Amino acid sequence: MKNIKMKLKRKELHISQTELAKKAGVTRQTIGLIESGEFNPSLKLCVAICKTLNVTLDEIFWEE
Amino acid sequence: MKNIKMKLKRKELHISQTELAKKAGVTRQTIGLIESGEFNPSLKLCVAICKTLNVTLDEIFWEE
DNA sequence: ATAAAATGTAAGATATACTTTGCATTAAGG
DNA sequence: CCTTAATGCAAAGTATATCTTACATTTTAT
Repeated sequence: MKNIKMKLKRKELHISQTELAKKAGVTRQTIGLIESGEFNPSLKLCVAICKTLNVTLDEIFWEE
Repeated sequence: MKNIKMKLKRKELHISQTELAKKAGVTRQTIGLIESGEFNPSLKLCVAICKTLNVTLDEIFWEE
């Protein structure tokens, strides 16, 4: 399933996939594939993305 | 780094690594290696573990 | 003290996250 | 328009999460 919350949060901060990727230490493709739901990211990467977006895990990666 | 919070929560519920593993759909070894910090689990697995332990991601996988 | 359950650990195999490179398309700004 | 930035997509390679099997050690309960 697509990760809408992550994409929205990124847009909200006006940062590109490329920028987020660089700050999180991965490639642009990886970010794109996570947002489109084709990748099941590792915990470390989730945390790195959260810190870049100033949120916690629950805010963008948790679903009831 | 070891995942103390996850281990504590599991103990608190009195369930074994084997039990948690079965409910989360992985092997006992995988759970052991995550608790000992040798594995960087996938988001899906983190979520499965959380649901089994009745917590959310932030409660056992988030560090400031 | 003894049996059973729980956990640690390890080697080899498999699946898949992630990278690299590259090209095509779309959106945004001059 | 025209250029540039942003995104989508794909193939081949690398790294590593996870499995399987197996044995050793520790913990728990009788």
